[in-house]
Amino acid sequence: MRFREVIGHRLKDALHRCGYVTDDVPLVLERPRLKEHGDIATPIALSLAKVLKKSPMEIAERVARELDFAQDEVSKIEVAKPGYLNLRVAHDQLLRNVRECRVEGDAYGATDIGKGARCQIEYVSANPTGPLVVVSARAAAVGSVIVNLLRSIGFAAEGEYYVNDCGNQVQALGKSLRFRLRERLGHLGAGEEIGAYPGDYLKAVAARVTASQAAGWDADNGTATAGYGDFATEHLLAVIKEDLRLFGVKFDNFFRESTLHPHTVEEARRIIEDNGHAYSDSGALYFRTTTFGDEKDRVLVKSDGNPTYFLGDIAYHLDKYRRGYKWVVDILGPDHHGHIPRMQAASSVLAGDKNWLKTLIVGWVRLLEGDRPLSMSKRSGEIITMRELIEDVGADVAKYLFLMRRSNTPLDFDLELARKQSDENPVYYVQYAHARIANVIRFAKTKLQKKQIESIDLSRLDSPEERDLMVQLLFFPSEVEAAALSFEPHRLTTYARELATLFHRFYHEHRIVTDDQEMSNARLYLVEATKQVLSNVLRLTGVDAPNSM
RNA sequence: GACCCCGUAGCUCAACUGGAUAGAGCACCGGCCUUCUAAGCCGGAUGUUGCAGGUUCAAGUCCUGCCGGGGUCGCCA
Repeated sequence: MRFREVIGHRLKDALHRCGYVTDDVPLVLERPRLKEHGDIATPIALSLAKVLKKSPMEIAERVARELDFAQDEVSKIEVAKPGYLNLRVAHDQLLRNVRECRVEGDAYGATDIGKGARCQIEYVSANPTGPLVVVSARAAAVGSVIVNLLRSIGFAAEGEYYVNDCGNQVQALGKSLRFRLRERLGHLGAGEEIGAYPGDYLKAVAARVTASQAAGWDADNGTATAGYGDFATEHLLAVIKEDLRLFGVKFDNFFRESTLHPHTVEEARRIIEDNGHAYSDSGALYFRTTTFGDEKDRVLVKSDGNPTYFLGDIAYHLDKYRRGYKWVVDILGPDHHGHIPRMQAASSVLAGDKNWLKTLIVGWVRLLEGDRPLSMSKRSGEIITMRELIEDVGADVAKYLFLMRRSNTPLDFDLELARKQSDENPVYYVQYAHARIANVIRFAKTKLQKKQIESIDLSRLDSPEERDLMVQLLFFPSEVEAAALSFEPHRLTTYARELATLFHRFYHEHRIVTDDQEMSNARLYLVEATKQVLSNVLRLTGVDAPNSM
């Protein structure tokens, strides 16, 4: 059991012994901002004051008296000002935890609260009509870390990319590719237009089309674009996969929309109809999503008989539901927030619960070159692809900078700053701490006698800097849990920076390898635990933890 | 017009989801390397949390109304 849970249990027991019923009052545990307020605090007495009609101080005093901690768990219980209960973690508890970091190694921070439940995160899912751009990079960073986080708290989480490989846009893409091919061959007629996808990247695709392929596609009739469209889609999907690989993001599955047609799409339609949520109007079939809070009803089948994208998406979620996920997350681009109510309506009908589908919006990315914003319009030619971003600043830097901010807020990404390999760049601060420790360990090997780690005495690690560091290590698991459950990867980077700060401070204040073998071994032990946790946070964020810099 | 997101230090962002004196990084100024990595550490200034009300023991956080920025509102995908 994690330390935070221990605290929670002991508090609940104490509250129970006091006869306080706390079922509808959540037990909040927080890390106080000020050191004088201890290591962990709860305002529970303040929350209870109203219900119990007693003064918060009185409640807090009473609970404090009933609290039953072992000497080696909590060393001080304090009731403070308005009614806080402040706890100070015992030294022995901190030392035990430092050992735990080492013993558990890569698994330190992991829990099993997910109990193996299957869930799925769908992210990026950009149409294969061109290379991935910067917003997709942000989505890739955020989505992959959420998958990592959920796995580390015990969910069987899967990451999936939904590939829209059919529909009008494939036709349009085909038309543009046909233009590029005819351009290549010098067959362009006067007034012929490229259509929806004027980007240069289709030239590369056109270069791969052989004469016989083209002849086969054109044989249907002069305007058929299906062959071109499929060809372009496959090539661009391959490009996308390569972009993602370079970025270090791995999906468990690429799900193709085309596999849903026509069977699953039919079924999805029927489920909505059978549940009484569909009606016809002017030749089209509607889903009465307003029943579920949407602002207007949405078309499922157009009057020409073709399913809408929306119906396809419902079919996709029907498929997910049938795969048995306990819940799923859709990570959507900033221009898709309008889709949330209708997808929740679908979730309500398919799964009987609108919260089966959880959504998360990834905000816009604005690229800056120093102070100068880069124009993201396609016309300007300054549009930056994910590949260019990776080549420019590196995958680690890009990922880290994306992860530093809350994911739903708009983000300014300064390329000039990202490119700098200096202290201005926040990634290196954390990586440097890791590399620094690795170096100390190498140095220590040459100076210290080898010792069985179980026999190392840690009890002299009692300076303020050592204690602060150990407290930070202690709260790693609960930080992972909080980040995972709230889908907030940025908490990891915040935690990592704090941990790095505490380490650097400690390093500056105390020499690790000295003539005092006992003390050196103890400090080395602590520093190795710190290295382990730094490595664990960085692994969750998908960023490399270098051993030298 | 309707709906959604954002507004916090000069800049970029946090604030444990309603808790204590709103914190970091950058930039700026000053100090610290003959000993394990100075990509580091220490110190300094910076705030009416867009504005106005409201809810309560407690509001940057919740509710209402404004102001400013961005976005979405197809039988497109």
